Amino acid sequence: MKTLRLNSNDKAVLLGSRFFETLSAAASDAILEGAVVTNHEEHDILFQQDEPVDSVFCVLSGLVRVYRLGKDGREADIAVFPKGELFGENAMFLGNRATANAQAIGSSTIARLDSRNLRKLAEQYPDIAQALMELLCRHGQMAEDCLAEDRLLTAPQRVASYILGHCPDGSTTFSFRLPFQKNVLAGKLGLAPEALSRAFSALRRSGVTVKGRMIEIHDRQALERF
Amino acid sequence: MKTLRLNSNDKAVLLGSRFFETLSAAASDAILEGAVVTNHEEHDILFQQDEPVDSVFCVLSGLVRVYRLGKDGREADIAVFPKGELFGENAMFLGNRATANAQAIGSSTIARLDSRNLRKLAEQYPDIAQALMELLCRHGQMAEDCLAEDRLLTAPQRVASYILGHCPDGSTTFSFRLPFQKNVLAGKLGLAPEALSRAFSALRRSGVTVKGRMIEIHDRQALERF
DNA sequence: AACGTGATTTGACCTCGATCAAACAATTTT
DNA sequence: AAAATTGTTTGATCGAGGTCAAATCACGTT
Repeated sequence: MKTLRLNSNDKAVLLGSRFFETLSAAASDAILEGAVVTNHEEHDILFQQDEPVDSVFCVLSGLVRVYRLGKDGREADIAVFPKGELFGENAMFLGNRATANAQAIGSSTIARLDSRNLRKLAEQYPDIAQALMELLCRHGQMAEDCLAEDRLLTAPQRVASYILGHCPDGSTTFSFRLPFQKNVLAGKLGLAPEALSRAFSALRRSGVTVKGRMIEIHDRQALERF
Repeated sequence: MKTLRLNSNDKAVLLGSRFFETLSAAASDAILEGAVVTNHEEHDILFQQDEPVDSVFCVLSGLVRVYRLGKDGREADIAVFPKGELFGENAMFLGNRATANAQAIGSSTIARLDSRNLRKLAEQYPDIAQALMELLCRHGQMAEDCLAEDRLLTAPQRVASYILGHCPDGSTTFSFRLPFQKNVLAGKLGLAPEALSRAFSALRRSGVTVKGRMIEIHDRQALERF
């Protein structure tokens, strides 16, 4: 695995990400100082539970799945990160040990930001500390949202909720393309692929059309009621 | 509802909590400046989803349950906080809006730390920012742990995992008292009370004895294998 | 266009945990 | 101590979703 320096496109993705949007150029440069990039094939493991990890990661292209392993080898997805998202920041606060596994979905480019450096900079620049707190908070919320949905909603309801999350507020009719295979969506929603498929077909009766990765909504209301 | 100043016992609980343990006396005092205390009866609501919240909370005595509401009125617990734990810090980073409900379990004493003040102090004292990051990280982890357990473990396995979490590493035999009603434990584990009861009786065959709130383990190994 | 591989759907079956009802136990109240 | 209230357990039933197998579908290759 070759590790490269950031090229200008990599840098643009990083600086365009939510994490960097509130940071001064000086703070951003200081963080990116010494950042490296690696390329990964589908299914490559980025880090594993309990392993030492001394970076915070950012998806520059592709997709990353973060998951835990059960005793029996089954996997539970914690989150899926698209291009422009930071992840793996938890290890930074827990003795540099990963608390989950991370795997590339499809071929992906990943940036690594040195976490020692980042921690030091957070003491110097209050903005960086603030950005880190917001990152941690968002990720915490994501997990809480998932937990609440798992406990409160049925499979079709979770799928409806996912779809609605991609549908702008005003429109009653809307269509979009899934950003990944149904496979991956199923994992993210805590479902077996078969259950996702059945959920889609249950939603068909409420005006949802699915063709390949294209999703069409004909009646937002009906979906919200579901 | 009367709001009081911190008395010396309140202050001791706060300063003894995990959040304050790494902070200088100056930083701690600055945070506690202007903190207030309220007393609550069983089932009192401390805050509700989407409501404005401008404090971070700390349990001084009693117990607090944080949960989300489903469309149908069902409730899903996100976390349960015992004496000495801070909670409700998420609102501070999300426009001062609560993303969940919080309710006293049994009569409880709650401290409120002004979040505007805390945010300002976090810019001044890197230690406070650091403590906040660790708090956010721990709470994020708690949610991720729950999510993974929900998705990977059966009810008896989740209960076994809960019990093992209270059992020191060395011992094969061990006993402890549940810190709350089974009722509450069931909610925390995402189970109906009946399912918790059945889980306990399934574990009886693996050397777990339950009498009221007392739990006895006779064979740690067996429990880990479960 | 015919193949081959992998993704998705469908069908059949089965397990886990929710729900409702009732029995039972442990409290608090009177 | 008896009564009343609240918490816990047990039984019976049911539905959601997992699993396995087979059928289809979708695509990139030849």
